[in-house]
Amino acid sequence: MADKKLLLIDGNSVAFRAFYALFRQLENFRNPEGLHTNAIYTFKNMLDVVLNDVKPDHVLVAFDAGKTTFRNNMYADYKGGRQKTPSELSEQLPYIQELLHDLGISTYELDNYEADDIIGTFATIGEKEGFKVTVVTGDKDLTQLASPQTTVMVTKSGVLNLEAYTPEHMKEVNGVTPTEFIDMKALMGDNSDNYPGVTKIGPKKASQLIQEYGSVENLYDHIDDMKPSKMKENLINDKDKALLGKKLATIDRHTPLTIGIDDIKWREVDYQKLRRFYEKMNFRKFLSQLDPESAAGQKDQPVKDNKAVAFTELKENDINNFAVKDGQTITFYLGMLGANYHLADFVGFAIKIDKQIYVSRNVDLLKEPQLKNILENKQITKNVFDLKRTTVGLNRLGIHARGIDYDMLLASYLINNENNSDDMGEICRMYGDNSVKSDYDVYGKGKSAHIPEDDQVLFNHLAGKIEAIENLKETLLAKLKEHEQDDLFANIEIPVARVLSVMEINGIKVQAETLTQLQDEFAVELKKMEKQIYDEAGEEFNINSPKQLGHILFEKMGLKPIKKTKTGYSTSVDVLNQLKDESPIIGQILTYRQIAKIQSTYVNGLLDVIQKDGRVHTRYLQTLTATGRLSSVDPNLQNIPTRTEEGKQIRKAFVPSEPDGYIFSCDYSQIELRVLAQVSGDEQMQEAFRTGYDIHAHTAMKIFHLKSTADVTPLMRRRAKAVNFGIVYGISDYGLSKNLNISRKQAKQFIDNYFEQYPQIKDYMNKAVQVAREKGYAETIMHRRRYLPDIHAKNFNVRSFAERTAINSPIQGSAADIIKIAMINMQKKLDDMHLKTKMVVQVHDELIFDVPKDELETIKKIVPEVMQSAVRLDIPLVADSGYGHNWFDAK
DNA sequence: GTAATCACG
DNA sequence: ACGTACGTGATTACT
Repeated sequence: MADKKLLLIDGNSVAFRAFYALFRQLENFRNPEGLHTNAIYTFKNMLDVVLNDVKPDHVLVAFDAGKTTFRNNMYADYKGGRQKTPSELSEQLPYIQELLHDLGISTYELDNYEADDIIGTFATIGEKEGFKVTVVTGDKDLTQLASPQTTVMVTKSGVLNLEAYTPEHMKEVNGVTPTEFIDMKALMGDNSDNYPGVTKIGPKKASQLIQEYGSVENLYDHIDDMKPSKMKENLINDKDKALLGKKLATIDRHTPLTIGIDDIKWREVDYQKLRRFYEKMNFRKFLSQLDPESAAGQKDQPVKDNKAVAFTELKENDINNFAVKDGQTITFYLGMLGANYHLADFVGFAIKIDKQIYVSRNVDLLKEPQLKNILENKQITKNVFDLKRTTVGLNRLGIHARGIDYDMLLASYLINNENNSDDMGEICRMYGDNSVKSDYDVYGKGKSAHIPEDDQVLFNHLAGKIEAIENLKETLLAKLKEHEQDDLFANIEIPVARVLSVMEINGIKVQAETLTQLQDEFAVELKKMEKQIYDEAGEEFNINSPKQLGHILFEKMGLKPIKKTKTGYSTSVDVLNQLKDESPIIGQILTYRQIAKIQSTYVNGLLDVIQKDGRVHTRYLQTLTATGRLSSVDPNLQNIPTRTEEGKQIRKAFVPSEPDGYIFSCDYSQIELRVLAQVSGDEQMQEAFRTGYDIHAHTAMKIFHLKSTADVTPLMRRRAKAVNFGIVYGISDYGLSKNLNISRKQAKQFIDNYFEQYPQIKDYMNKAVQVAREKGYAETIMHRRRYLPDIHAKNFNVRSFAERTAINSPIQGSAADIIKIAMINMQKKLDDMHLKTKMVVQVHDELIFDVPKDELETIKKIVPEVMQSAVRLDIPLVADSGYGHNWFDAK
């Protein structure tokens, strides 16, 4: 017979995790009385996962009783300095208990003890009585309970992702056994519980020492044998702290409980009460799981999905019956197999007119005048999922889509871009709608992807998408409104999607002959370098393999490995540059690498993607980045080389449509620093931009305390430039020192000077972090959001990263907002003036145009104007331009 | 499929 | 004291 199973949950820590897992949804999760419910909801979700996984016979959720426990008697500051539990969470705790009781689950708390101790004690009892014990917690402290009979599940990211600590896993992670973990903690202390441990001892050292000595006590018994060192001194000086730490870290496994194991059996679920509870909390998802069958005893009922949708297969004759009037709204979906919609096979389409959904595999039906007119009529508004994809796809059928004013994909991206999926099924599930399958479930993925033969399967999928677009529209629009993003949606993202469709359809002409010529030149150069490298190494090997290269350099030739990667020696540019003087092979490798990169990625890569029309048609991904920038794929036109002479040659292949035409390029000057000057309101920096100074020279003058920019040396300017960039990224002295190859101390001095000279920038940075902490997200000037759940992370690195992101995102994101506005205005201007000039490429702060000869003068005038006037700031926006008969010469 | 490297803003 | 710049995509090697 299988063992009886006991499940023990640390109520407070799991509730805490649950609260922060959905922190960004805090204000969306409220019941009609205004009670926050995010933690209750997530707690229940977590519970379902664990109950289903463990299927326990006995369950207990333990809570902390009050503020002080026996540990405070040993150490008054225990858990001191901890932030108070936010009221939005504490108000939910009683309801979590109520929910648990309705589910037939016991809860328990005991004065003077923590939930940990209750769990430790029950685990001890459970093990004695032959239970298989599972502990669930958000706190690693409890891993000391792991044993052959007890597994400790610790929440990893979010709450649904749990890491199972067995004694073996414990050993892998910490290098010690669960009981030794107590001693390890005694030495290293615990920041969150506010006790110190031994000075200068962190997890690494603590683990080593305990592995060597087995326990704190044994370590001190043998301390005299230890070699003299700073660490030994610290250990001796902080002996009291270590011994105290051990007491504090040890979970009391013999708490004087007032209940026994028989009191915590998992009882019957009280469905009546549970239903009332869900109604009170407005938990529709859980309510829908409570239909009569589930009341019959099934504890876990998966959410229903894939209801059949009513649809009609469209036949040619039906099309004549369509009568859609101006002002009406329809919903349309065009299915394609594969990501690249410039080339992908059509799967079919679905269209909803007057409450009737029509589907067909035959996209040629769309070309029939009746349907074509509907799709091209601007007065008939359309809901779609992915405007750009739909528009480009229809264009391949000779249909010029107009009137699309709602895009579910764009809406969901603006509302929350953490999960930047472009799969409709996944997006629906984020909003609790399980009715749409993922495309990869219907079509398969990779090579085996195909269109289902079964009409029912395909049509149901297509029609289901139509329903979902309509069903979620109201919800998504309401959220956009709530976020003050209706303007961003309707007046920036939707119009920019239309502009991008035009750009992608146009493409840019790439001359294959120019590339093949470069290919030959680079091939000769590569052969030459290859030979030199083999001679120097004394053998032939694959230079492109970091593993083989590392072997040659650091083992065979005995060079000093400066940096390591997870898998071996690092051979990155950084490292090689530092070794440059050691051997001529280093320079040869650097040259080889550089050319090889250009050859494979750009020469060969571009040749592969030139279409029959002699042009490349990139796809701009509009719903991918966390900051609101675009990205570009197939090919990526946003990273065409510019920094090296060889690389730059690639740009010669990018040419205008007409032989005597021009490539015209216009880029914003220092847009991110200008945005920084704007959002920080810093007087000094704003003044510099208003005066039209060279901003890096100005910064150099400021931080080096010079009287005039005339006194700035090139070195000073270079350093000031790096500081300016660093500021935008959320600077650290370490990062700057590495970038400039200067001491950390010197870097710190630069930064201190900077903040002294531009005090409001420092204020901005502090405020950005503070606001992100309060709201859970960072925001651009156009209300684009980036959620930063990690801003509350316990882990210093994770949290610091979120803090830098809070500083950087509004800057990078606002710059992205600005150029998007410029693009919309620019396309409108080109259309209004009936110009033949095409906007062809966007590279974050620059726009590239394909200009007929006789329009050059006009373009020279209007492009900078439009870009500079995209938004009105307290400081001027400046755009510089250049042109030539190819992209190389357009500088 | 992931890691390392390097191309861009 | 912690260990570090912010966004991206493509290619290659190798599991």
